[in-house]
Amino acid sequence: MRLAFMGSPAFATPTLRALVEAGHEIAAVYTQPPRPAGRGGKTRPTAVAESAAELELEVRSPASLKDPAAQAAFAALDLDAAVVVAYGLLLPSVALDAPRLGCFNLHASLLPRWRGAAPIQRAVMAGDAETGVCVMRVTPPLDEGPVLARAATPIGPEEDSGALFVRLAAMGAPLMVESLAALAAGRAVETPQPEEGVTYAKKIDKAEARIDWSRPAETLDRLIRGLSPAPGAWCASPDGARLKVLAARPDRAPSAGAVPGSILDAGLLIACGEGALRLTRVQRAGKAPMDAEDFQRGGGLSPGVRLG
RNA sequence: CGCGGGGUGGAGCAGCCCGGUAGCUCGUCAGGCUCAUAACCUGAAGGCCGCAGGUUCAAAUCCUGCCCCCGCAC
Repeated sequence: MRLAFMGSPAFATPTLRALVEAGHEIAAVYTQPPRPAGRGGKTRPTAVAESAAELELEVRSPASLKDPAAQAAFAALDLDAAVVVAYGLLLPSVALDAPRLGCFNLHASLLPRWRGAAPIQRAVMAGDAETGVCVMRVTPPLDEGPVLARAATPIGPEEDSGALFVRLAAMGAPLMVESLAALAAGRAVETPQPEEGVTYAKKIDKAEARIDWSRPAETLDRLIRGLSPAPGAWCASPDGARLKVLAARPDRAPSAGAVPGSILDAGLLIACGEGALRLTRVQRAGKAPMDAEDFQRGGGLSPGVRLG
């Protein structure tokens, strides 16, 4: 098929590559324009832009598809379909109608659960037992289109969002390829999403990433795994510096009477509102992430002091 | 030119302000001790102190430029 691929972050690149390998013609790759962002105000191409360059595909980075000129250019591609994976820009209905078969999105959740921006993190933070990916037709209301294919996977008890990202991206790529094959053959089945079980995966708010030690260890464990490796849950070290917690393990150690946030032993066992949490991987401001043992060897924190 | 931290044997750090012997906690290797051990004891290997210049009798340390990593903000 003659396709356009629209995506931005690393989650989208396996699908782009799979489409190329499957022999589809990629007429153009749409990705978010590099904006002055990050340290020093430098700009950086998106992961999709880099992959597209390697694959020698044409890259387009319109600031918006609401622009008539951009819409005309999109329509002029004369596409069979467009594949959208974490593009980050809204597609107006004019654009949705341009490709012959329509536009299809890979979404990282078991719809209708976790429609929206941060489905993977939300699933982990909520303690879901499983999650997955869906291929759906893109419709004007966000993430509400009928589903063509889905695949589920359990969320491991110690799994973080980073690991899930990789697995779901890998699961999604072949699912999209199969869905396109079904569409081409006219045997695709589009199942409307059920009205029940709808939840929304709101963007991660900065304030959410701060660890409140008065909450239960189990809750904090999910928070930490959901936000790892990025943006990372964090707390304040006694000297005021920010300390990110990238991995931790709930511990049965009794922390009754201990002030939440106080350090219970030399192995970074932290008292929580309920139970305790053993930090296993941390990162302090300005330093690289490291295992708790290394952190402790280089100074670290002593039992008795308290995290904020 | 957004703000800031950092680059020192394999890991994590100290030393830098106030130039003068390469330090600490581990790891690795060898030997010892032990019924036994991620235990303990003894010993050893392993560094051009990010790169390039400069100042100096002497630079990890002071000065200049560059490279790389990271936190915040965006």
